Amino acid sequence: MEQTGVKDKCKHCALYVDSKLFCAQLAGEDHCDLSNQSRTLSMKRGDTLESEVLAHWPIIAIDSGVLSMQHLLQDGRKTIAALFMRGDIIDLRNISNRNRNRGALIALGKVDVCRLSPKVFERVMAHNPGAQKVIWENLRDQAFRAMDHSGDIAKKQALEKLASFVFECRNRQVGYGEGDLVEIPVRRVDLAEYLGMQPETVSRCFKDLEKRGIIETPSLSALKLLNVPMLRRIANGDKDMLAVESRIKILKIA
Amino acid sequence: MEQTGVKDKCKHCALYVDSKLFCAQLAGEDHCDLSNQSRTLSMKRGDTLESEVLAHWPIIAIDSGVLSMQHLLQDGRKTIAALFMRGDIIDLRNISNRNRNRGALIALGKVDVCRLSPKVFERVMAHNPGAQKVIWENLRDQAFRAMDHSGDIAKKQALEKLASFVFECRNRQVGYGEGDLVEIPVRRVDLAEYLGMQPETVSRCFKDLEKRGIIETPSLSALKLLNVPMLRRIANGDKDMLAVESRIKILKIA
DNA sequence: GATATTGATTGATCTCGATCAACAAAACCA
DNA sequence: TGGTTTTGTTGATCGAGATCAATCAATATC
Repeated sequence: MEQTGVKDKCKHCALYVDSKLFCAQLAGEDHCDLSNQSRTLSMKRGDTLESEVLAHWPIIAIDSGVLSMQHLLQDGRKTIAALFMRGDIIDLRNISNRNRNRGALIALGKVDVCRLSPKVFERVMAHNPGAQKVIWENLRDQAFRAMDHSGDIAKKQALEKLASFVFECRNRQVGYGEGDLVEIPVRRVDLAEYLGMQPETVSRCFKDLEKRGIIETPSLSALKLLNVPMLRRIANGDKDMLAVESRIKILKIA
Repeated sequence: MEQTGVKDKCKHCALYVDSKLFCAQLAGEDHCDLSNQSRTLSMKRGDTLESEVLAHWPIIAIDSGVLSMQHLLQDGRKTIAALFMRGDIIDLRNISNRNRNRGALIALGKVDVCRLSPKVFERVMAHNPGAQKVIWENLRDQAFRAMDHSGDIAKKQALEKLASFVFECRNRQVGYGEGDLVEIPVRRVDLAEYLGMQPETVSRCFKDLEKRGIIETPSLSALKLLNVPMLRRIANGDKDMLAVESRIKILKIA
């Protein structure tokens, strides 16, 4: 079983293995304690963390996979408001539903999470500065990321949004060196919901970027960047870049 | 001068006066220390917190007014990614510009802020659980608010966005009782930039809500709610509500 | 208090991306 | 492996909201 000992459960968990993440900050005793009092959970695409469960386990740490926060409108429209990945910690303590329809946490694929014991978490937070720092910076990242994302989807055109998203993926992936290979960890539909557009438009935009020789799409979940500077200019909303396509159109007509 | 003593500077500051906010958590000595080492600043519309200043004073607390985080695209399009108000604390420590174009902090009117001493702030965070809790929940609020906002602007129609914004204003205003008077603390242009739409559209939507008898607009900065449930249904994306207008159009034609 | 400047509103037109529909390709499952 | 379901792509049409332009109201400046 998963509760036999600290080692078994945590040995391969990113939060423990990666020195920059939360559990790696804990001293042996604290970690042992947290490990024993916490519960891992393996989710598959579509699984939801129900609010009854969250009431008892309001602190969720992501080991691997992508968890989404989804908002559902009355007529069925859905949006993904945020994506949580490896190392993110979601603290839903005292998030009553007074704040209207708090989004649901839904897995977008295979996701491994750990429901941290609020008691131990709180204790660690109180006396472990290293852990405090990690957790604080993680939350700050989440906040700024969400703000950036708001900015992205507010005024940008479809192509620009997609370009920004590619960079967001690149920034967040583990070996985020300046390599030109980017993993797209979500399905097209989810991507569309996250960017506030339709799957059809996503598809068209990828194709557009490919036609321009900016990217290559070896598979649905991977992407090769051929012209990073131009992709960046598009992401930053340089209209000259967008105009290229109309120029192509004009040439075709002529 | 503002540095003569703790009292003078902090006596009327929301962060100290309101028992739920940060400075109110501090013991006399801590507060005295923080007060002495921090610097207040009064901003007027358009004033920006320059990054050179932020490098030395990366922690900003809002006493009154509305501060915005703005993203600027290469071709001049602007978006407001987040609004900061009374009680919000913005921690920009170690936010290098590796994260591409971090938004600028720009005042949307008269804003009083306090640049907190990072040193004292850090010390307080380390040993004052009450202060820690306040600051943690504030950051969490900011994060979730930004996520909600993403959800709002991603898929909602103009009218729905505006309705959501009205509720956001109501939730954040100080005496947020169930009163039917809501203060709109930002100009129409800013509102448009925050919601990712054009000022013209904002104007049209307000007029639309008024025609339907859902709101009244006594002034540009205030708003009276006449039919809260219907406004809520619109905000939640109930298409039946939106259809009303087309029905009106049809009746006109007939 | 007169003028200048900025911000808000209204109307007319146009465009980007949504929507609808049909098809192709993965992924899933027995 | 083959059949079933889900997901992604392509094409055609349409509409919400952007954009452009003009006017009106409010605030600032001298």
